[in-house]
Amino acid sequence: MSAEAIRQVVNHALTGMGVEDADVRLEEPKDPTHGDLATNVALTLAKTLGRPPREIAEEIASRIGEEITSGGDTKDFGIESVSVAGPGFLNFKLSSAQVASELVEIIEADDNYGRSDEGQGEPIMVEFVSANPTGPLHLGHGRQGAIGDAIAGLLDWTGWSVSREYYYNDAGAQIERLAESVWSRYQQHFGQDAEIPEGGYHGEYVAEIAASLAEEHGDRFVGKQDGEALEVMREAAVRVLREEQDRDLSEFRIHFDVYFLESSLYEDGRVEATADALRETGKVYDLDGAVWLRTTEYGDQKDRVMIKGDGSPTYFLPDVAYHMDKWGRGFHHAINVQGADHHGTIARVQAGLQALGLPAGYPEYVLHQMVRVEQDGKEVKLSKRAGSLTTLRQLMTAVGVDVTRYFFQMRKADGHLVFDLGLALDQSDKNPVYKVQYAHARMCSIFKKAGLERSSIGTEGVDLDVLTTDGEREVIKALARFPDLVSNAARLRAPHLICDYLEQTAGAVNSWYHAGNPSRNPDLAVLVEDERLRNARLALARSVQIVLRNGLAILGILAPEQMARADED
RNA sequence: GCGCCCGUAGCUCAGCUGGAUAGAGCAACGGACUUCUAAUCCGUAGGUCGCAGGUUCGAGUCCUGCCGGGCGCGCCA
Repeated sequence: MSAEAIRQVVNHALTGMGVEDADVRLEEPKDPTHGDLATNVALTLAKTLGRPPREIAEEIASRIGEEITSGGDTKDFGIESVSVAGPGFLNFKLSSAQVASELVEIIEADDNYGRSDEGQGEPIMVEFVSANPTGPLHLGHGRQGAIGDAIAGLLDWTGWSVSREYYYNDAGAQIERLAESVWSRYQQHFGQDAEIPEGGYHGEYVAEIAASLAEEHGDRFVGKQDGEALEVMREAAVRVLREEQDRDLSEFRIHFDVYFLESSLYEDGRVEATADALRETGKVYDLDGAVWLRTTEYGDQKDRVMIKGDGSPTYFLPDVAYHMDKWGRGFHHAINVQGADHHGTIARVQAGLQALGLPAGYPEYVLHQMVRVEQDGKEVKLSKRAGSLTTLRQLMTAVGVDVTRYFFQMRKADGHLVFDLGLALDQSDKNPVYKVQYAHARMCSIFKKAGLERSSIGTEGVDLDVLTTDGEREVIKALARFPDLVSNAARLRAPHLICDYLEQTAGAVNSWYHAGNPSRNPDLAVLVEDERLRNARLALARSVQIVLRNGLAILGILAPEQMARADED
């Protein structure tokens, strides 16, 4: 790309001024009248050179200007002009041909455009959702799923070898409460008096599971809360709820590589082994009948109990065992996506792992805030009644998978998400998802009208330098920003940046497209008579289609070739 | 009380490792459009970036303190 070339040109000029290896940073000015690329080297060098920044900038500009007019190599870099502005910025304006040359790269790379190899194929695990199988997935799980899956997508696009993992907390106290809750409903089914236990589950699904057990087993567990009865209840409840969650996730287009069962850590003795390993570190002590780990030595706010007075482990111990297992499987990079309400657990888990020799800061956490659904500015109450919105399934059914995913991804994970139901249901391009999808579909429709297979549209023999209108330039520059943006979003674990980019780009595309409305400005349409223009614009349309599709792919959202209109009534 | 996160336009939010006049969408206001290329398009206005200091050529961005909101601080997960 031209940025590297300009960097060389600037460095060359600086060498002539006695400055070697300056750190020349180029960025795209926000204001297009400032040119296509700009650098602030003159400002950063002002101190070391002991000269005013503007003076330095002037000298650099005139040295580069001389090269351009003397017809040296610089001419080939596509620099049309250099100017000094503001406190000492150097602004470069590129030739149309130079700007448009990005289209060659886009079309050539096609569905790889935007990929990079920063991860160098190293394994990385993204753990997300990880809901307990104690009920249906709700909106918070949905947000976590959409964010986690998009982060995994970003890592994949930046060259990591990504594994998506789901950790089922299918052991421990919550599952016992679930089994007891089913047991109570089962008793009630047979007209017995039974209360849902403290901390139990009141959802309708519990009664449904109980009813199906009653059908299968008859009344043989009535009045009997023994090990066998609870085991049957537990097994049935977990199985049913897992199936339901899997079905929801699959419909939500989320697929995990590994489902890890907490219970397996108990079964093969790794919880016990982890406790032993921690004891050997000497950071463990007994107090009040419990076993504690000195997590404060690793920055936790207080020491934590790892084995309770009754001899059973707290959740903390299997958590440490689980992450030791991740590390042992070769995942030296791991990201856990979690609700912000669990942030208190991070320090202790990391401390436990550090005690066992893992590096500080392992694993990495991405926390997300809760979801609030609003319509017409008022909160939609998440009641349990039918037809209301409390589960992921209900929301997906109401507004569709693409809209649900996108809305969950479009805000940075930190900070609450206001899910505007009215906007989500809007099918015009006020709805950001449709805005982007429309832009994509419009490009496809152009190809169809031209009678061209989109893969046949290329840049060979096409004069891209005829793409000179402001609208065209703006779109091309937006497209060229995509690869850097993907790297950036991946590094920051921030899918919302992709959403933001897609909306901006789609906006530029839509207005470019609308400007060429045949009834207004037929000259600006893509499919004009002039073959040179038409081919160049087709290449641009094809590039737009590629970039939008790739961006949506990262987010796990469809890029439709045409929009299906939902019937009004 | 301690810890983490958040505070940017009326609303919902962007703002990459500090850079030029702080951006977008919705809402508002003003025009245009009558079947075309896809459920309209173009434009205008809108701001003490919570407050106060500090760091420096330069701060929405970094540091400190305060104010406001959320979450966490179990031998619950």
